[in-house]
Amino acid sequence: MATLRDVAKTVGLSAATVSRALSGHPYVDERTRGRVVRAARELGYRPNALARALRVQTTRTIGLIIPDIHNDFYAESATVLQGAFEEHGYRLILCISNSDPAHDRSYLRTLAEHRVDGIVHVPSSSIDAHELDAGGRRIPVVELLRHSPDAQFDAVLSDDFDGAAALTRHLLALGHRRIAMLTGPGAFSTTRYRVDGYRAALREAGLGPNDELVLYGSYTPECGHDATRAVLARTPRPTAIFSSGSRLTNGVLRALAEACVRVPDELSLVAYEDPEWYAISVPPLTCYTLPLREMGRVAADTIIARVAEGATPRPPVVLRFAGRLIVRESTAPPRA
Amino acid sequence: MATLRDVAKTVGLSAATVSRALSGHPYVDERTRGRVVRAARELGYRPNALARALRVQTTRTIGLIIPDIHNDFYAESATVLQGAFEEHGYRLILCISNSDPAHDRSYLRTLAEHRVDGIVHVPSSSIDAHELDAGGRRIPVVELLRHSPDAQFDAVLSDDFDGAAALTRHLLALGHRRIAMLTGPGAFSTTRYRVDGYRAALREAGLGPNDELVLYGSYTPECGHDATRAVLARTPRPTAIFSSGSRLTNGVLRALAEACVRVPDELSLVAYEDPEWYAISVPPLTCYTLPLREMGRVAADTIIARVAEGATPRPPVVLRFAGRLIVRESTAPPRA
DNA sequence: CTGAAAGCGCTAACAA
DNA sequence: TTGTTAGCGCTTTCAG
Repeated sequence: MATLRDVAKTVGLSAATVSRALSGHPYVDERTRGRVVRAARELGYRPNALARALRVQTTRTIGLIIPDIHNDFYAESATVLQGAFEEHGYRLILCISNSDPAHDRSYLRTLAEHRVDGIVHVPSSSIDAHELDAGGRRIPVVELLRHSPDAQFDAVLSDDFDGAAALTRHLLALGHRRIAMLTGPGAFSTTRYRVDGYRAALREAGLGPNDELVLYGSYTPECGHDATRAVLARTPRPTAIFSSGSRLTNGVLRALAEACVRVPDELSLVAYEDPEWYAISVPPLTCYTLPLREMGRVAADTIIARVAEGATPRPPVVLRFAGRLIVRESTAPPRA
Repeated sequence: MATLRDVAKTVGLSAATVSRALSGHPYVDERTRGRVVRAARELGYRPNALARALRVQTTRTIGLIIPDIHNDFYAESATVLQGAFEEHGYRLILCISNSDPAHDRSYLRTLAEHRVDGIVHVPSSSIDAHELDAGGRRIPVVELLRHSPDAQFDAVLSDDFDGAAALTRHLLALGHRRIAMLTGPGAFSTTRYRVDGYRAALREAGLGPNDELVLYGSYTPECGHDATRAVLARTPRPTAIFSSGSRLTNGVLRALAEACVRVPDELSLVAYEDPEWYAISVPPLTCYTLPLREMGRVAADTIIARVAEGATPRPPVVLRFAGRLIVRESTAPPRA
């Protein structure tokens, strides 16, 4: 009920004219437009975005695939993106992949079937660009925070290498030598760059790679908890922990509290990222903060630009954003 | 490129047969189906969900409108809902309203235009049910956590009254008499029920309504921070604070730390909800935890059921979920 | 300035 | 088991 035709019938005009009147077409008699608008309102006419999209071959919808919404990292990105898209008249379809490659791919496929105009993707898998062919063109993709192995897409990333190096150097400067690194799956680009940054800083300080102190896992509180227990059991016990993600940090703190290990007296702690609660943690955490808002903004602008330019094949652009070391109270020189 | 027709042409069949073959229709020769499937794959055929939706008059898409994704309360709901919808083959369109009534309404409208099959809504405004008429029927809505004034929709809520009362009674039992309540906008149903619960508990204890100790604001860290400063400046100073939302709590803790007020020695603190970080806060926070996963699950089932049953007008069902008081270490008897 | 006609890509009667 | 036909609701040439 109440389609364009119904409105047309009511005012005794053709559907074409009603369409023009309603969509602000210039060559419509203003009196006609008035009648149409009024009739539309009275009939409770609500345009069918599907039919429109089918006709004009564009949905004004962008897909966003993120691994986890509890992570401030992604929550912030989603918020910024949604705001930016709204300003440009795009809708957002959100998919939560749980960092599962199978989910990841299946979401990519359904987004393609829904003919989204573009996709912002925090990848959990390497993707076959072919999957993105739909409706005769390839859907533009911007990768956010992580990038997939083959660097075939635009990407908006943080400078994980420098961030991890900065955090590690800070600990080294305080005198720490045995620094445990807790991190996520080695398959993620973020994890790899952070571990590389950590190693590079150790190397600068003339220390070996210390690879037995790098604990891989998943970016979850449980994992942070268990890894911390494992670290505490090592002899000699490390004097500092580097937590590579905020959900890990949660578990780290819980394990530390359970074991009654005081921070920073007995153990120093640094963490990647800076969710709201790091600053009110006791003690407040030394961390590496990222310009998430700016990154989200740029990702949105990038995907919108790609959508606008159409299928013009332009080589992918990779942007890296520097973060900033924030020294708070969770780090101190190691005890003699 | 690569539409159903293209596939049909390639294998020398009609579009109808190809459609049937691909959608698992029973009466299709298995050899035919094989040929079709192979051809589809080779051509990189990707069905157009828009065209399908237009034809079958259903999108298998549900809209979710939440105020804020940083709030664990909503993040958890979004996660659960997304998972549940996925199992049932529904997509999720996420909208973040920022608790702004204008946004809220505009999202409702675009969701209706996109002919979502249903909407899960954390309302920030009273909505005119008329807005939801689209395509000849009214889009089913389930309200989550809050409800709009006129109770015209199904709703899945927490028992805010009892939760606030439980938290307040806990403080009263410890001997507190001046309990400040920090809360959000009085326009939200959650806020009102929580304040009512607080008042009821005071009344049980033979205390007056204490309304000058109820501070309304918005559910943000800044607001929690400023309200806490205001509370600390009161004479006589309240001996306990009740924070009615997790983002408020963040600001409360920051203000308390700045003012060097020790919890619970100098001041007790209770908080509504139980995000991950409450337990690792120092001290761990006494709080009222909600069965968010279950609530999300029920909301999903409810909206799916409503969608399935079509337009059958059934009176709205309101469900309230009880939470649970968790006593941790942020509460103690007031100092003499 | 307005209307007629065609068609976006798909599915569902109905017929064969 | 398959094909023909019609049409979901909209926009956009092309004519008038």
